[in-house]
Amino acid sequence: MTSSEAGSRVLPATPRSGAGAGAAADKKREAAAGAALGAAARLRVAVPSVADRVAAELRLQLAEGLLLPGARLTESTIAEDLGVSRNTVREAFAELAAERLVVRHPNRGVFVASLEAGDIHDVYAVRRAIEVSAIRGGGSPERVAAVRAAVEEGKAAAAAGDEEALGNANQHFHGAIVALAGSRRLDTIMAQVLAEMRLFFHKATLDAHFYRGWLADNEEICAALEAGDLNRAGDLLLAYLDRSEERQAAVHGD
Amino acid sequence: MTSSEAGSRVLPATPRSGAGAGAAADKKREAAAGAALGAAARLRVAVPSVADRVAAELRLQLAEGLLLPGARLTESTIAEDLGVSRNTVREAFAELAAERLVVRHPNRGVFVASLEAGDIHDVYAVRRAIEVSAIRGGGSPERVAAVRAAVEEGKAAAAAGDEEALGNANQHFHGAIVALAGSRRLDTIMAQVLAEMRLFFHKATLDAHFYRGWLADNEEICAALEAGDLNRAGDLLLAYLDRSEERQAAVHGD
DNA sequence: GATTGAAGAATCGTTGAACAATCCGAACTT
DNA sequence: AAGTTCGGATTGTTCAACGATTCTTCAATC
Repeated sequence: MTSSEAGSRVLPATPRSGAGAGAAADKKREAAAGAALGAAARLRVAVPSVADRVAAELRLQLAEGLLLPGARLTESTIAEDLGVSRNTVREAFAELAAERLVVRHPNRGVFVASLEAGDIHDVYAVRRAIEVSAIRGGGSPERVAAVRAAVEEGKAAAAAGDEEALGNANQHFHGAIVALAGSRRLDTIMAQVLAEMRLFFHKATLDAHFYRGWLADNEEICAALEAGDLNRAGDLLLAYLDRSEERQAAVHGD
Repeated sequence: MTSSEAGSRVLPATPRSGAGAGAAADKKREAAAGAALGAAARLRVAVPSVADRVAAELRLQLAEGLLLPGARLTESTIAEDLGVSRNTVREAFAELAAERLVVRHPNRGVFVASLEAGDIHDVYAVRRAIEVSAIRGGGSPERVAAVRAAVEEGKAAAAAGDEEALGNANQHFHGAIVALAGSRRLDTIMAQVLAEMRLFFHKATLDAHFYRGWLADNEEICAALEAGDLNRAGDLLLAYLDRSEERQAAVHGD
């Protein structure tokens, strides 16, 4: 289950000089750089470092479920697969470890993080704090509109029966709620938490009913928000998060 | 202003084998490992890696104000000063960058982070979200007692006229409030935010009046918490944070 | 005099190789 | 079957090297 089976891709972006540089196929998909929400928010059009690109690649594989929780990531294997040096991979690991996507076991290696029963409550504690606070603070019309857009995105996905799009829409919804606060730090914290949960969800694959519930909740919450009834919106969101946590705990928990 | 002037110390903990290993004075102060709140929370008595120790050392110098915001941290200099390799320093930087204590400017180096006007609001947004949520959720008697302890610690420090202790007490107070929620993640987020603010406060050095206000607020908040009036405690805390932010914004100006 | 441009120095980014420390599993003993 | 020893695999850390960038300096040009 190491990454050698799943990922034999090559890194995007321009190669520098590199000596042997194993695989040389450099497909240009630099455009993906725009989606960097959790990235280091670098000024201008700075080229992301190789380490950053490695981290991004791994993050992607993590999100896609190619790397399952508990899987081991061997430095040398990944270094070879991606055509970079071990040191660089190591730096990428540091980045991912800071985001809690992987855990380092000293002298044993890094493993894809896996949420324990206790972590569920923990993650939801963060979400409750951040999301409820954000929605209670309200936000500019544009930001509220972004929340609405996410709700509609979810409905459309549901109508189309696209499960993956539905999941994404839900994440957009909650991300948009946090964005109401207009805080870079809250945004990145939320992005990290969502990334953690995404990792987690791959196991307890989600059924259709799951989503139906979300949709109704999201609609109701969004409506309250639009109506300016922030307290009600906050209460609804809080209730939703409690229920969601409960369900997660039931599916996974002890 | 580089670190070479201020920090010519040596790293704590046991040396391994290291070839040339410049300075060989290995003072044993391993006991300091217990204070690692923001650390990676490693199981058992695992020896922190060298990179971790470098990061800890830098974190310390940052907290002590030896490294002022905007100061440049040169890899090779620090590597020499601390008697470790450049690569290791680099890994430590990654850790600190993830905590926002330093910023990386590609191809230019890493610099001690400095909060801009916008960051003030940002940081307080995080604090509002986390602290208020935590206090509204209440906590076990032991945790409430911890909050009380922090309040008393502050009073004692004030009586003794120890400014530094006063500042620490205040941080303990707010840390204890977050700890009410019993969430590892919230604790580390809070620890990071406080570390960021500590960095910042070194500039706008704090006068006595500053603290007096805190003390009264803390007492009142704690009292409400102990009385079980969580809503009131939350409101008070929120008001305090708003005032605090305002003051900070004024001192530091936009 | 101010702008432009071309060396030059200082660092960073990344690599490759090396070796001790550590962990894991398997063969081997008792 | 339980305990011990041994070897292999991988991590932790260091060192040395080199291209790539950025900053600085300084001279040449308009």
